[in-house]
Amino acid sequence: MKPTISTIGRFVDQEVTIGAWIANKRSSGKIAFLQLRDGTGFIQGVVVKSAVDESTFEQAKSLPQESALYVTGTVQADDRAPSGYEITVTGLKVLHKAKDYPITPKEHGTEFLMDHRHLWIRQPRQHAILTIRHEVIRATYEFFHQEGFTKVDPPILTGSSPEGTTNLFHTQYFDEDAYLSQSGQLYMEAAALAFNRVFSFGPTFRAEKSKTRRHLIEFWMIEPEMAFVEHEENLQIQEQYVTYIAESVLRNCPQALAALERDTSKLENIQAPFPRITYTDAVAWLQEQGFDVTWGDDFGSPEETAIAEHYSKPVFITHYPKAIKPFYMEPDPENDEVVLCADLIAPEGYGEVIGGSQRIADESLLEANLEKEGLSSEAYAWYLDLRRYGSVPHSGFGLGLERTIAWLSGTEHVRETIPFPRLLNRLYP
RNA sequence: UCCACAGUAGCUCAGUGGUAGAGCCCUCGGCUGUUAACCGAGUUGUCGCAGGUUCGAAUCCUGCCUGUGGAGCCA
Repeated sequence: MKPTISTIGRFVDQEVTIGAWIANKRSSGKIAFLQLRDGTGFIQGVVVKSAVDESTFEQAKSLPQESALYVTGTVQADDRAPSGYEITVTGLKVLHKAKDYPITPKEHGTEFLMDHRHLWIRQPRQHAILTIRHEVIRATYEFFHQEGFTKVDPPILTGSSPEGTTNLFHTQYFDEDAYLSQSGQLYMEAAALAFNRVFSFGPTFRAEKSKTRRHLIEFWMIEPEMAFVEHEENLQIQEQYVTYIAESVLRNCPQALAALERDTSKLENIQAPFPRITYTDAVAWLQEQGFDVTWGDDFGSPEETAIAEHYSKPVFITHYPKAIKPFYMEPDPENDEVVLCADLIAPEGYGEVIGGSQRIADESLLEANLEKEGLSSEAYAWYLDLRRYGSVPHSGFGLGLERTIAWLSGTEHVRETIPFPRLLNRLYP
């Protein structure tokens, strides 16, 4: 492979040529420092006036920010460099001279940066976050492959709402109404009965007018579903999975974490098993803390955050009341008022990163729940079929990719964890 | 949908009733180890929009628009 900034350490004392952009530059009368980036990393090119011809030095001094060029020079190990290496430049070939690059070295506001998201992703901080995104995705495939899961892709265009509660994006499917998927779960249940252990990874859409640092209109979800797996084992797989991606990020993204100044002790803490609290105990604890909640209420964001702050690890809140959870969740055999479900709440206020449950295996119970929700059993006929032909206990969960990345990378807002976020009033670029 | 805050140069902001400002960016000059480099000079305005109060409004009032943070909803 030809040299890149990320592999430059293999070329110490050799002359290399790399394609790069000018991230920034500083110069004095007889020396110029080019902050170079090539998409794989950042390195400083040092241009010494006495060591190159006149035109090369003048060019180096006059290159505007984000100009593109081929840089030829000798790789030097240097303790003064953040990455440990520098390039002593011997020649430059300018490919494109940029003009008035909008993102200057000073501060910018959110709206301006979001309007220039196509350029913003070049900046070190954004580059680091998206590097961690890649690692989470890579580790996800690796984990589920190792654990014997098959990746199955549910459809994105659907004819009906799986849960009927959240707002869906409406579109046309020739002469029919169609909606963009808000979850592939029901299809993944079908897949689990065909492949045993399956996972999906794809975009999902919520037409909610949410305006918080935890919400995107379009976001990516990982939805595993497992046949012959009950509530307890479901939680264990979630713990192992989350532990695995945290360890992978720690091991494989040290530079990105350093660039983000992430407190890595917080990530080292993410080790299975995770603490658990039942909904009922959580309500009692919240009441002690002075929260105005009664049994049967769903928790709001402040309640979730308070519970999460009580632990140094992510925490499972289990056994929610049946009435505030979707129709497909299996009732607890020991208490018919609650279901075998769990939400995983991340520490540091990042909120719910996983929602999961054991699914109802009994056809008549599922049919009764559909009716209670006012959902037509015709639209769900195929879903009921799964309870007619070899129904088994099965469980699954959904992990929100962007919230997980925000948490692991220590990013305040999920909009920076996806290359081109879709937010309320934000469809450009 | 609701609550709070904000909108002044390309960008980030100061200016709270009396002549429109600074830094960055850009241009020119200086500087051999800079790290958001630094020093000097120069260019840059529909003060979000509409109406009102006032001798006089970027500044006070009303409405609207846009953005940011949060709530609800959820991952």
